[in-house]
Amino acid sequence: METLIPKISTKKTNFFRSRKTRKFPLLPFKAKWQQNFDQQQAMETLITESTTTTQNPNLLSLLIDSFTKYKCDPTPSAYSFVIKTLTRNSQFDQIPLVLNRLEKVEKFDIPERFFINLIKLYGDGLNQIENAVDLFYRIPNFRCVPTVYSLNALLSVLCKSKQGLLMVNQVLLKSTEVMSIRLEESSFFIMITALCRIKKFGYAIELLHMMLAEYGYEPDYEMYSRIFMEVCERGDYDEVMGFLEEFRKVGFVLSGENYSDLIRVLVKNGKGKEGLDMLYRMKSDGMKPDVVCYTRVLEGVISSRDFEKAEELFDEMLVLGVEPNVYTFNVYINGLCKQNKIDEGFKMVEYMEKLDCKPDVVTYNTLIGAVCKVGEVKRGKEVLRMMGLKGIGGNVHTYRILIDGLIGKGELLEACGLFEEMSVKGFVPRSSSLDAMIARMCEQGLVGEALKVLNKIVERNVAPGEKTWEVLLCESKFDFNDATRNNFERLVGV
DNA sequence: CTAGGGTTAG
Repeated sequence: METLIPKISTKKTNFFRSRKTRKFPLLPFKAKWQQNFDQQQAMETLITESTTTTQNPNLLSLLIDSFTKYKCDPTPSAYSFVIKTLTRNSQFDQIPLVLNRLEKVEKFDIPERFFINLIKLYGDGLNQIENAVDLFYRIPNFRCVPTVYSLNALLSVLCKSKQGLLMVNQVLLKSTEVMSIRLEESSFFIMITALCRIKKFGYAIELLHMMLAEYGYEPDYEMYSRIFMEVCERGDYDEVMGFLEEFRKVGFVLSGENYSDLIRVLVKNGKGKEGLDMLYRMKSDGMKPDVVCYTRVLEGVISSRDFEKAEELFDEMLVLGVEPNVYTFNVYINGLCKQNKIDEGFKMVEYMEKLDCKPDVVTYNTLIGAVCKVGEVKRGKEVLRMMGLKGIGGNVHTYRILIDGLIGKGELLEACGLFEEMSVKGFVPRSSSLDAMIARMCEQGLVGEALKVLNKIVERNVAPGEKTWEVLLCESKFDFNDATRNNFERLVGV
């Protein structure tokens, strides 16, 4: 019975027995084990020493000391620990010493990952681009074969600054010619993306060409789309159209997002007609433009004053089941107002409410602007009151539009009242808007009122405009009180 | 994974 029980009695007896009855010497095995054990001890010593000794210890010495103490060789992980700790403690000046020892003294291979992290540290963290490049070139000295991964890491560092960009060429050359690293699509993607980010589209496009011509890599849609989006983001019409041509020449079809970006650029550059054409083209490419596309194009045709097309587009949306939203309605109402179809505009508001598409400040500002333009400021004020009832407050623009309308009609006291109201709400008008008001008030002898307004804007650190200064200088009637004078002096910086 | 974008204004 007892003999069947596995020999797991006590460790001590087992240990001694196995020692005595062992047939083959286990020395090499044991040595390895012992070495691991020593290294572990050394590592522990290093870790405790590094945390207990004074600030900014010399970690390399600690490493060397710990491992000599246990008579074993330092391990790669010990070096990793040292680098990590140095980084965390910002003791960057010690890193080169560690590298030198790794290069000249140690014999073990170093994984590429180690260099990739350091390249990123040098480039992105410390902004020491030359060091990043030098380290990259030095990788083979560390018994490590650099691959495209470290090259990619270096490239993304270099592409982030002008100084780095200047070195890209040299790095590419050396890594291909001397280090025999072959660029991959990923390398191009990194460079192209980085270049787009810093708006160097010319270089990005050049790389796109180089990829195909010199490396035989077909740039994929992703690359083109990336550049296209960025080019659109900048919004330069010629640049966008130039790249669009290329985009299409290679045979790629624009995505819905590409079209949307493109249309935005066209509309912003006053090309309403082209925007509309793009919408057609989008549809013929089998895509259904969404509300945003329609709204953008609608804006485009309206600013080109093609109101017929605007009507058509709006109808088309409804027919195709693209539900207009506040933005769409606002643009559309703006179009109606441009045609002086103000009442139709107001009818649209009712229609919106029926569709449960709540009009917003923009909707009302558009209409208020329209009625003020035809001199019906009272109606505008009425709209403002209505807005309030519906829970939509006016904003700076609302008040400015109304005040300008009132000034235009010479109703200065009323303008003053509105100014008061907007001030209470915390809206600070721009000085140019008030300039006219103050000047006109002085003209009409409302000097006291003008002064009140003036004082209020100066209180809010808005410097009076040119006209106001002019009036101030001419008007000897002005009787400043102390508060006003103080505020003025503060503003003018006396 | 479906988010957000897009609107008025001298």
